[in-house]
Amino acid sequence: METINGLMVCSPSSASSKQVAARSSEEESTEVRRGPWTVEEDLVLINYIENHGEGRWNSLAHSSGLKRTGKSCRLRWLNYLRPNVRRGNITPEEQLLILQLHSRWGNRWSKISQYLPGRTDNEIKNYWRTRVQKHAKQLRCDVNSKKFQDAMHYLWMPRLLERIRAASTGSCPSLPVSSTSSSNGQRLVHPNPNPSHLEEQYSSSESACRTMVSSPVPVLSVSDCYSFQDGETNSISDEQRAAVAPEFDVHDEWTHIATSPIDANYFNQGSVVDADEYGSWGGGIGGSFWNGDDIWL
DNA sequence: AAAGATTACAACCGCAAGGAG
DNA sequence: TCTCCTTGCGGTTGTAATCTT
Repeated sequence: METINGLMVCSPSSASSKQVAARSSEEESTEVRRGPWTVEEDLVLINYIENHGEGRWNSLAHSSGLKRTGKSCRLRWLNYLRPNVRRGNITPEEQLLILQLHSRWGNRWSKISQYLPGRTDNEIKNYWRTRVQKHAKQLRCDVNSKKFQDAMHYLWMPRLLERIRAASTGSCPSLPVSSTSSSNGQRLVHPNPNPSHLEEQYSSSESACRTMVSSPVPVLSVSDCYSFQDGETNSISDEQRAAVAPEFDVHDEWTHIATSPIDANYFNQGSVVDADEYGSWGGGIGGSFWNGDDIWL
């Protein structure tokens, strides 16, 4: 491995025989640049795709003169250079979608990304690994554990919904069933207008906040998420909360979260998490885990 | 201000599926 | 049917930027 212009350049002679064997023939004839793309390389790729279209990445890499693999060109284009790629902070709506979709499909990032136009599977994957898994680690549990799922469904999602609601006009954002909107006004439209694979529903009795329903996209309505088995919203009194989590101050942020309707439901339906454990989530992680912006992952 | 730790994200790797010949 | 090639996906790594001490 040698370095040219600050980039790692790998030639067949410097790689192991196993590596060379694994590589496609396109890489064997010439040295291949690796590492960060330069502006010049980006321009070459963009210009080439503008003139010839995307696809056939190996021949593109060769014909364009880029000393990159087809794979690398494809990745650079799809994850960075392609028009309409959205960058920047993941909005609360997007966070909620990701949580919902991941609970449904697991690590199928490409599928999840189809519901977040402009977001790449790589970006969603990175978001999950760096933010969500970090919090699971702080909770000392696995992201697939019930504890973490409960935290997600009964605390994070309602909190996200609260924030979405707060960002709206102040009323419950009754979003369209077939599409919804991100904070920047971009419509989030399912790629398939009538996907049969989404016809099954989450059971409302299983979780009040699993809002994936028969609509093409998850319904991001506060009323959906806050509805109860009896169809009414509810709230938990200070006395009730004190009975299950007496260690929390009524006025702190954590308690505010705990008193949201969805949490009341959580307690009312026979909590899977006892008061001690519940308390440890909020207070046991430096007290900041659920506070302020950190709640938004 | 400096060093170390942490975070965020771009990029790479291996594998599998699917298509063409 | 088989082989080769391309493409796409998910896991992992490297590193620049940022934060903390």
